[in-house]
Amino acid sequence: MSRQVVTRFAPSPTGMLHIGGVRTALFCWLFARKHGGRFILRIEDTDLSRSTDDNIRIIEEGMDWCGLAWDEGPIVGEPSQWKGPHGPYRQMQRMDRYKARIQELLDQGLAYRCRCSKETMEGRRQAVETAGKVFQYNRGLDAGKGCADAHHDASQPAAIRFRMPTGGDILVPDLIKGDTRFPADSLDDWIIARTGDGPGEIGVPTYNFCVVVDDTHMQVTHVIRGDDHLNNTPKQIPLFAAFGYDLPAFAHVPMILGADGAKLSKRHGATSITEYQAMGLLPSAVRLALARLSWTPKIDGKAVESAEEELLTDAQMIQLFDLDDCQKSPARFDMDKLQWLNQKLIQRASWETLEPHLRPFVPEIWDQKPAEWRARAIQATQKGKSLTDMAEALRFAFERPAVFDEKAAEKFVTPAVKPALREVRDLTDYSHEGLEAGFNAILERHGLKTKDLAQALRVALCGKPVSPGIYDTLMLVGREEVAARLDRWI
RNA sequence: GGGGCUAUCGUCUAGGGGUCAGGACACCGCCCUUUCACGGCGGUAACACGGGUUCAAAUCCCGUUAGCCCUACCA
Repeated sequence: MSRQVVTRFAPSPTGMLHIGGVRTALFCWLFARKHGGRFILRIEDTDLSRSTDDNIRIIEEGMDWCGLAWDEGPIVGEPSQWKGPHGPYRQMQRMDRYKARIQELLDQGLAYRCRCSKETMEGRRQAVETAGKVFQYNRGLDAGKGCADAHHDASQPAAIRFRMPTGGDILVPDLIKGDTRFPADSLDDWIIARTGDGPGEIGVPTYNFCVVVDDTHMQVTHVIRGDDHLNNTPKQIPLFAAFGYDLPAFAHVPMILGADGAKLSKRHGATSITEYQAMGLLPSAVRLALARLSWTPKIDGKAVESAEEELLTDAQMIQLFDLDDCQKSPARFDMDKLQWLNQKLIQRASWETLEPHLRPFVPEIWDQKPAEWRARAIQATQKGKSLTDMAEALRFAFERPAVFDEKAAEKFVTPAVKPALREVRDLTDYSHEGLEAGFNAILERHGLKTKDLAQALRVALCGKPVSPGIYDTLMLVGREEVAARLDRWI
């Protein structure tokens, strides 16, 4: 019987929640959901100088907005609480466990204390590098200078190094990249714990060490992470063995690049998930767009073949998700595709599901409008590319135009249509049918085309010749307000 | 420098010895239309380079080039 699938997303709270991180989290989440497993959120905050509680909060809220719920992990806003049987889920709160494991390794001779100071290390490193070689601790040109076999002066604070194998290859089996081999001799005895505060004390353990302790303790079966970690894996693998654990499955997902092919950074525009939220994107669209980078869903073995098939629901993504269908190469982030997806998802959503997402972008008075009005407002603008577009298209419904498009006014609000405008002002039946009937009657009386009156009304009511369908526009503004806005023109 | 990963339209990708190299986004054109959009139809556009293997290479092998990652008492 195979174990229940367990995946984890393990970000460092050193800044905003990066879109690349969200994608990795999404893959972990999809995989866990697909296999009926658990998804863990673990905070890797051992870099004391850069980690903050605020950043942890940002990660939690970003994940939450994205709909990536974790089964185990921190509880939002409660730094000392967590859910799940293997907590705490913040590494700085797991120090006792790390130190115990380090002590075991020390006792077994699998790790040793290193009291080489930063200064002497720097000198040795330079000596090797000026000779044109790679610096490896206690190996190559540095051989014999390490602390591995020297007598340790216990009165001095020391860092702790893990004994790495020499000779042969370290095999990293990877579900995406395939088997990858690293020559053991290209690695060295790396530091698993920083220099402690006092004699004999164990300092804060390092990333590669904590990861292994946590992944084993939390029973992670599938380590799905960015492929920048592929090179770290051969360091971690001997550690799993030292602890006596089987290897989890590894899957290193390719990076997300900016539109120019360079690493995604600030100058490419939005990198933080919060910015995508502010742009008026639906979390479902962000999920789909991110998932489709480096993953091609296959239906019955065939890749999606139409625009219709591109628009996967979460349920479909979960059902279809397969690491076998993931790309090995990095993908560039395509804002156009995201916006298209967003537009399509907005189009096919019901007004009720859209409303909570739209609410942050519209004036507070929204909540006082009747349901019928809100439904009409959303349905009339559901063709926009984003929620912000929708909100913008709805401005006329909340406020009188501050400025008027002069050219449009001149072109459309002609002396010939003003009498018609006056009749529109006096219309009383504001049902769709009533408006249509009244409208057409007016057109006929004045010998006007739909376009003539509709455009004149748009300018008069909205300040510009662009608005939703003319009956919707009238209904959203409302009879009294229509009359008030029209007075100015007749 | 060493080690590792990667390479099909502008972008995301399908294909993996014989295809007119397929789709989606973007772009362009036409149609629809009360504005803006939506929608419908159509079009332009790609196998990084060089060697092999083979009757046949985008596909297999070897190089080259380019990009990225690791090479920290960062994660």
